[in-house]
Amino acid sequence: MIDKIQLFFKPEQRLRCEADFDAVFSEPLRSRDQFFLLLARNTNQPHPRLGLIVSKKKIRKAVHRNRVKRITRDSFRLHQHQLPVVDVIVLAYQAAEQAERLVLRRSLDKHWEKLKKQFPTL
RNA sequence: AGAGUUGGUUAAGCAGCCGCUGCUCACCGAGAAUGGUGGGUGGAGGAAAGUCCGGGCUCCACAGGGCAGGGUGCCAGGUAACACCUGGAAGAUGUGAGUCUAUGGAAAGUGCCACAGAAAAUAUACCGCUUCUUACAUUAGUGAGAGGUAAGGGUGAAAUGGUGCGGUAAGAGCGCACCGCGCUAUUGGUAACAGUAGUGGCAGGGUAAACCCCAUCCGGAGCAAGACCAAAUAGGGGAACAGUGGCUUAAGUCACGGGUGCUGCCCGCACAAGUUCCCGGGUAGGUCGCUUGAGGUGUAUGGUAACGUGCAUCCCAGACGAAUGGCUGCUCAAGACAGAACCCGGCUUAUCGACCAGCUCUUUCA
RNA sequence: UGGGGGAUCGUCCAAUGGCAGGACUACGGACUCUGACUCCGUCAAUCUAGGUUCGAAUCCUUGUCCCCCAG
Repeated sequence: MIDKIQLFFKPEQRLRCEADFDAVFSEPLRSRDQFFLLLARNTNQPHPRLGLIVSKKKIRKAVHRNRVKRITRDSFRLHQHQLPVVDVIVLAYQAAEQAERLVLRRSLDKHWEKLKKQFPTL
């Protein structure tokens, strides 16, 4: 199985300005568990985009914040072509600070599946 | 061998695949900025942390000096500077190697010292000790008065130099010896300080991380500093033009009309607008500041050391919704604390371990 | 990221370096036929770790947490 799809994660695949975030926050579809809360909304961009919110109050140490963001970003990168074209915001909860890496990845896999069901036609 | 102490180094490693990011090269496209693809190369720490000090840098203020406020505080040196470091002194502690110390001034002044105690700072006197006079009494002694003393006294964190001998009515640095303390001289040392000699006869408690005094240092703010480019909207300033007709080559001048609101229209009234262009400030956004620096490594040399100097060599993160990760396999001691955001020098705090070097103590063997 | 302020009973506030106090709450009692109000009493705290001092909530140092400001 040769994977010819390029699994990049470029700056234009990220949510960067406040207007983009506000647009998702206005009328999102939610998906949550103990580690993450995902907000998703349709977009007119050619590809899905990801925004991260990992607050200092939820996860105190900078090392752990970076770890959660890296895991989330990499999972998004690997799943981007199976996703519908949506803007997604991932909020991390306090339980993600001490969770194992594999546990976080399985949790994100479930979230991506759920998004596919919620946006079936796209 | 065990126990300890001081200083230093390191902060799991290897391979494959998929990614992120700075620089650079090649190709494609293009007027250019730049964009895309591919290759090469670099990519978190000893504390990056806390923001506790010091400096660079930037802007503001500023003739000079002082006050206020704040920091530092044994001595000398190092340094861009420091509250840091090095060496030394003194004191404390440990068998020792070592470790720790905000370690100037209390006869410049002010304040405070609860409770207890006679008394907490003024040469004071509660209980005592003791002399004289007097009353009582056989004496011992007791009471009163006038003195002399500070040896002893429960207390307290702290009590008016300590011990011994002499001395005395009782006592007392009252005298003497030793110790402590102060002063003077001298020797060593840059100095802090130490030694020696002489002398004074005790000067008078503690507290300066209480005010304070003395010496010395400090202008304020911080890269969200600051500089540049610069939409849309609102608003500021300036200029030009308003439509028609007459005179006039034209400019100009005269007459009429003209915008908005009050009413859909007219009259009337009120307001001074309208269009275009330019200028300045400046928001969103973007660019710079942004990493070559009190830099690293090696070597020589001066210095006890911190550190300095010379030469050679290297370029070693620079993001901005924010880069070091994910998957797989292997090895072992099974991986701690923890993530750059303008930069640097320190301090403090967190930390599984591993290794190296110096030194000390105890035991045993030679 | 930078700058500033704070932490005292369960809550809100006091406290010249000398026994940590008040109000509300909680609990117990009194008053009342009962409850409320009122009165009396009890319990309950100096963010952490060091240092200075005879003695620290207070002075100094360190760490933790909370709040505010700068887009």
